[in-house]
Amino acid sequence: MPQQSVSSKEILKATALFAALDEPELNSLASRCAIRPYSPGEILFAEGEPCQGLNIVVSGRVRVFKTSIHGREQVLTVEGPGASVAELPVFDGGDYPASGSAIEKTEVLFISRADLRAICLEKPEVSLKMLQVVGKRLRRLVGIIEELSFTTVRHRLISWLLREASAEGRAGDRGTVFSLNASHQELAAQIGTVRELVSRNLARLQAQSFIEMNGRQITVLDREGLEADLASIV
Amino acid sequence: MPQQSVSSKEILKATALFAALDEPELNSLASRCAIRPYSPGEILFAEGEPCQGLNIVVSGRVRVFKTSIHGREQVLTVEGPGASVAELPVFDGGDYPASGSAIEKTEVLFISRADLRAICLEKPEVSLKMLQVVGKRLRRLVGIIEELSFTTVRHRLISWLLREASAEGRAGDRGTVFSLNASHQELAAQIGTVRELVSRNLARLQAQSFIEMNGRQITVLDREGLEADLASIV
DNA sequence: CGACGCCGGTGACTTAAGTCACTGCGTCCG
DNA sequence: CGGACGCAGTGACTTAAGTCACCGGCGTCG
Repeated sequence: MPQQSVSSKEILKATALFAALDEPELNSLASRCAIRPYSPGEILFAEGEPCQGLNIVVSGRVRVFKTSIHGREQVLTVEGPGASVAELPVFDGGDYPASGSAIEKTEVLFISRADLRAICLEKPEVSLKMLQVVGKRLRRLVGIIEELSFTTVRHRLISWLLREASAEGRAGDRGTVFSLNASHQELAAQIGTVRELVSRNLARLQAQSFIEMNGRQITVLDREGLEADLASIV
Repeated sequence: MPQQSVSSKEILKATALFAALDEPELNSLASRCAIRPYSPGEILFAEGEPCQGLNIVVSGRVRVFKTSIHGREQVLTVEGPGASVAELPVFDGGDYPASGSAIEKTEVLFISRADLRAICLEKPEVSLKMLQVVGKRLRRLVGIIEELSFTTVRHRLISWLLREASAEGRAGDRGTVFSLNASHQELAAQIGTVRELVSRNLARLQAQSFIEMNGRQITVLDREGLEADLASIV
């Protein structure tokens, strides 16, 4: 128990959300929250369930997604260490609007609704920080809506590639190189389409010499070309 | 000036957001916020502009929307009296992610970022309320994403009709009756498509005897049928 | 009054998106 | 070792979505 409390505290301290708390407050909060481990693919919470509390990703990655009746999925966000997941229903008291699952082996810090509300009332700075975090999330959702409403699968795929390249890519001799760490199926869920279209569009981008694929390795050969494509096709 | 302050105070009092404030606080806030009038179609704020503060709708209606390069619009939300508009960028400091315009003749109460932050720090309850409001907004956006990603225009149109009927409809002798207070163009923007498809799908629903149209009057003849349609087609 | 602009309706067409079915390739495991 | 399974590639097809063009109606305003 003492060991877990200590490590929980360290994590809380490193989370932007609770930067405003002082030592005793951190201790008190840490003693009341639990670390939960999840295996790849395991569900943290499911759409429609009543919300219990806030999750903070310690290690691994969590994806939040909606599922259609036909089994198609739309990913809303993927969160890594330090990020919080499912902040919103904590405050409006409703059910989870989407499901969350672990992508990899993941550890999550869980804070109950009641504890969180208490902290927010005591420390208004925490609320403001929370509003800031939720604001970011709203922006992302609006971005998804914009893409779904106005653009094509090709466009979304290109955006995804460029985003990934600038986030994960290393400079190679022929362009930016990065490794595809998601299946076509997963990529499809993230950009809101189906596996086949991802496969076809990737093939087409390669045929047009915009990118090159070697297994899970992707090289962006012509970044300007891709960006120009975005601007023209939209 | 005194007159305006008084009316501002009354409005603030009636807004859920500020229910926790006491008399002197309301007075102080009211004295610092301005009422702004807008004509139909007038822009309150535009996408990409830096955010100045929070708007609260006093009378009329405000619509928040994204615009594509081709001029197509996607409505994110329509807010009536008592609702706040554009809360989010106030807290994360970024630009407006979408534009807002008045649908009708509209009056809006404007509170500056600085004033709002001050209130939130003083009165933690206001922050919590704010989080609750933002939570609702997030839910709506997730709902839009779900519909755009998983469903057809027909589906979205039916959902819209059913929503409108249950919100605005009066029981008639042959079904629920309500008046279409938006042009096909506007309806298209709200469900994420184009004018022609709205027109065609409405005509088809009428041909299938699900609804009946007489000018701007719409009668839902077969609510169960429409709901069944939603369930089966999706 | 006539012109213009906005709105709604529709036919004909193009194309993006999605579905179905089948193939081939690895790898993991019994 | 061989089968099962998950992942990827692709051809053929269907259909929803969107585009273009044109029509007619109705109101407003010069």
